[in-house]
Amino acid sequence: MLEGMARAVPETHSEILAAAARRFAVTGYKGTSLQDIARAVGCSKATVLYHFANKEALLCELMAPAITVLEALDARLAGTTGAAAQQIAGEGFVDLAVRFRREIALLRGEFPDLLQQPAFTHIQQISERLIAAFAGHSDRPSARIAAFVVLAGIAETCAEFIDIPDDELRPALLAVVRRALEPVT
Amino acid sequence: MLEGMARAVPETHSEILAAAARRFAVTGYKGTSLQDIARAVGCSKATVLYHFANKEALLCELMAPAITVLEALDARLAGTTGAAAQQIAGEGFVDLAVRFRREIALLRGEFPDLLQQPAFTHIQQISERLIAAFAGHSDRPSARIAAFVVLAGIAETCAEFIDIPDDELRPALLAVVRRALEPVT
DNA sequence: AATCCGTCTGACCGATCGGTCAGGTGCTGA
DNA sequence: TCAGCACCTGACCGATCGGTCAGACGGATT
Repeated sequence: MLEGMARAVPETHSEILAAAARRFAVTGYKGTSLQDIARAVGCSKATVLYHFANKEALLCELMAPAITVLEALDARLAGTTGAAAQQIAGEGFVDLAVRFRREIALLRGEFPDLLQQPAFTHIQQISERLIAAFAGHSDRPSARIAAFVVLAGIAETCAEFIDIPDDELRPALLAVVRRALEPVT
Repeated sequence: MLEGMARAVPETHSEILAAAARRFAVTGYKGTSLQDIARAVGCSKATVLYHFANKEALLCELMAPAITVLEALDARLAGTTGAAAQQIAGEGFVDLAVRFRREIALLRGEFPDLLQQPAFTHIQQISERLIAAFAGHSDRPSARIAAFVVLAGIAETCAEFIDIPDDELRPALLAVVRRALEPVT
């Protein structure tokens, strides 16, 4: 029962994770079958389900880092209002979106479905607080609409421009945020 | 063989179309089965497939009006450049997106898949020309990025704010467009 | 009365999905 | 040498998908 021994090549777990990330980013979550992932790894579908309890568990492990950063941003947002909230939300979300472009890409179009699932319900609440911050906590519908355009547009753009360098994408997005949002009155 | 006779209640066809539009807008194209549509209408799945050759034909008939308007916008765009192209594309696309909100909603997240399908390939080319127009035909990556954020953001927002009155949504979106796009140099 | 036709349906098909299970294989520590 | 364990697999399961098909039903034409 000695600890510290070098385990013999249990790299299959991470190989499955990497292959799943690649396939999800291309064909989406629903559009990718466990067979597809197994084929990409070169193992059987049963092996995928040996390493992960089910398909959703695979997705959760893939999204965990991004969700952690999102929750950190949400925490930093608490108690802020107006222009300050706009700036923190803008810079924070652009950073997050650029960094986790692949994770966003794999949620393409499956957001509505996935957010309903019990494992992701609190993400929806965070999203709503993020929208409010983008709008500078204004009640004007036009401010909320602008906030939604910017938020959804950034997410979609990061998923689309997957190969552009970070330091080219980030400043362009920040510039759009600064221009597009309604200034607080 | 006399013409002009009042046909006896062949309203099933349009009932199926309406029910499909409602279901697609909620659960998406892939996420809605022919069973779901049949249940919503109150007929059998076989009846749905009696009135429409297949599922894709149903989608095409649903999207036809929106695609016609999109092609008209594309035609108006031909030969324009710079600020003129930006303005025509901006106003034209906002009008289109607001008017056909439900059609956009039913494509939620299925754009990447559906655009590959032979029936919709030319839509992809129109989209690229629309992006170029939004960017004022500038080569700067930042202009193209801003264009994509605005285009995708508007589409997603129209799908989300499905119940807001047109004359509240449209001016708010136009304002975002005017603010967010890079001015042509 | 016989026929035709538009409309509609239940039963059925092959494919694919996520997931289960019993068992095989090879290393490890006793 | 042998038991135990991590890892892996083929075969299989029930459910659901889009789509097909032979036939039932009823009103209009002849």
